[in-house]
Amino acid sequence: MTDVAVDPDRSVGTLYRKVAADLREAITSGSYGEAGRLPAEGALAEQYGVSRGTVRQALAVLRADGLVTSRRGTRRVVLGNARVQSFSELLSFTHWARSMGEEPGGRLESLVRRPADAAEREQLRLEPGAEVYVTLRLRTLSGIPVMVERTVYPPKVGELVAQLPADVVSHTEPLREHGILFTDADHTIDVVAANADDARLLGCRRGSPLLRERRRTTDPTGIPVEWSQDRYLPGTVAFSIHNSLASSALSRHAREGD
Amino acid sequence: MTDVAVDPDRSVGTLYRKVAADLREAITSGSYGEAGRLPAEGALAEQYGVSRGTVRQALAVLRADGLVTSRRGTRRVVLGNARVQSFSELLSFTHWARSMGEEPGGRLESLVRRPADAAEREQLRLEPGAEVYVTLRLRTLSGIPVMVERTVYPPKVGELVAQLPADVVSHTEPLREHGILFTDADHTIDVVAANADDARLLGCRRGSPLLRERRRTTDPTGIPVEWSQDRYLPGTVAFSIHNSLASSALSRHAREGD
DNA sequence: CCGGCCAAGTTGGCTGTGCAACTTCCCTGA
DNA sequence: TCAGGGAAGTTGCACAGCCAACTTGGCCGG
Repeated sequence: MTDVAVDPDRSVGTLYRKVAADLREAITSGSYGEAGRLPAEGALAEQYGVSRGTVRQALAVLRADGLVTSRRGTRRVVLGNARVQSFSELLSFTHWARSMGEEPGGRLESLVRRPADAAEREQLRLEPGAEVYVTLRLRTLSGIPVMVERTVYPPKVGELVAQLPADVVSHTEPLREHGILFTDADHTIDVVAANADDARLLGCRRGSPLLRERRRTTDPTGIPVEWSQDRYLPGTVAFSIHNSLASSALSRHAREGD
Repeated sequence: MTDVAVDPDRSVGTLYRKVAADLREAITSGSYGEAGRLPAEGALAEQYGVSRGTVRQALAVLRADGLVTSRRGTRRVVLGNARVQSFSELLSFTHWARSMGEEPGGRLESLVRRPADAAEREQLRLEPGAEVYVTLRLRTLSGIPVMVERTVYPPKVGELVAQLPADVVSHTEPLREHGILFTDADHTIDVVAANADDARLLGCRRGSPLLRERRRTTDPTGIPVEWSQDRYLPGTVAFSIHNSLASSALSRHAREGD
């Protein structure tokens, strides 16, 4: 219990994560060059004193992150210095801002408890008649507004959120301490026009375009714990995704309904 | 050689892909129910007559697609009926449109060959003085314009593109037949204002918002083969991504520069 | 000089084994 | 009735080995 998790990769006691972390650092620091070739799996296995299977597991992580290619018959090639964020940096505005060295801020505009509508029951997998907690927050970077966040929580989670002080910055952290875990998320990204609330909070005109990210998050057991809709001012953020023939979790949809 | 590749998953002759395809179908058809629990790895292994390792490999595919959870100590749980698209559906507007049953169209507005600027050399990893081929295309769904596509090709690829007839619908298909393969892509999604060309082609006002997807694609050897910038009319498309604590290839960036 | 063949190197795929970590559920005892 | 302990079940992690498929580069012959 003495050492705190500074580098989540390396601190976790599994071999393949340590190897992956070490290789990632070697790659991003340029040890193998841009478009350079990695040592063979066997060589790496000997170098790290692990089995080839473990090396392969580590390399699978890097491949999924888009750092290296992988094809039969030839050595792996360095693709780029892709800086992939951890899952928590993606889910938590606070984590994300801090990891960039920016000062995150937030203000809770409203928190209401009301019956869930059909869409919310669908997303959060609730039975008819269930209630939800809905929050509206303005989020700032170094004091300037960048995003409006509307989040719908199921009762179990909402009760905890409602008890948090209104000026708390991060919500995922206290939730985690209460045993609410976030492990899987589905994101949908598109453009939407600002409504009256958006315009007032963000200081833009009504109808002006915002980058919208809708996100449904579930816990390890597959139970939805959050359904959120974030609206960013244009020019403040962009979303990056890597995918490959081997694995792709990205998809492009025709927009239908809302 | 008799059976043609209808289902890419099942036709490929590897065991774990076949198992993955079979499980995917069972899940999406609801055999295990929403939020239902999958059989144990050992049971699946026996059922399919393969080793547990192969089953695990298959399940890793489904987990990456966001279909099932995965944690130590308990059975896997069905997450949702996530319909993940194949890589080619993501890269090729034509493939994507056809997979939705829509009729894709396109018009080549311009094709020029000129020296690459600094950003293009950076993206396509070209040496100073290299030339590139730049295309501007209007893409339509069932006749109505939805997207403007600006693509920059390195010389090797551009020469092939330049020889294609101007009215060809798909470009990835003929390129593949010439040995140009697409295997990895980095996507960045944000909002941008329409310039004069965008407005004229898409029939919107200058300055009105467009959903922009920038994409750099590389071949199996890691060599960039395409750098494209697609601008969609709002309301026509949305992008979906799944990620989890186990693997995330998504990231959120502060926008800097262009 | 060029083309094709061949051997060496390398990754993909599959099996089998063993153990550790964790969850779930039942049963016991207070 | 409820809390706690423990056993069974399940997945994660690691090792070792074997073969197939594929790429690369060099050698040889024309």
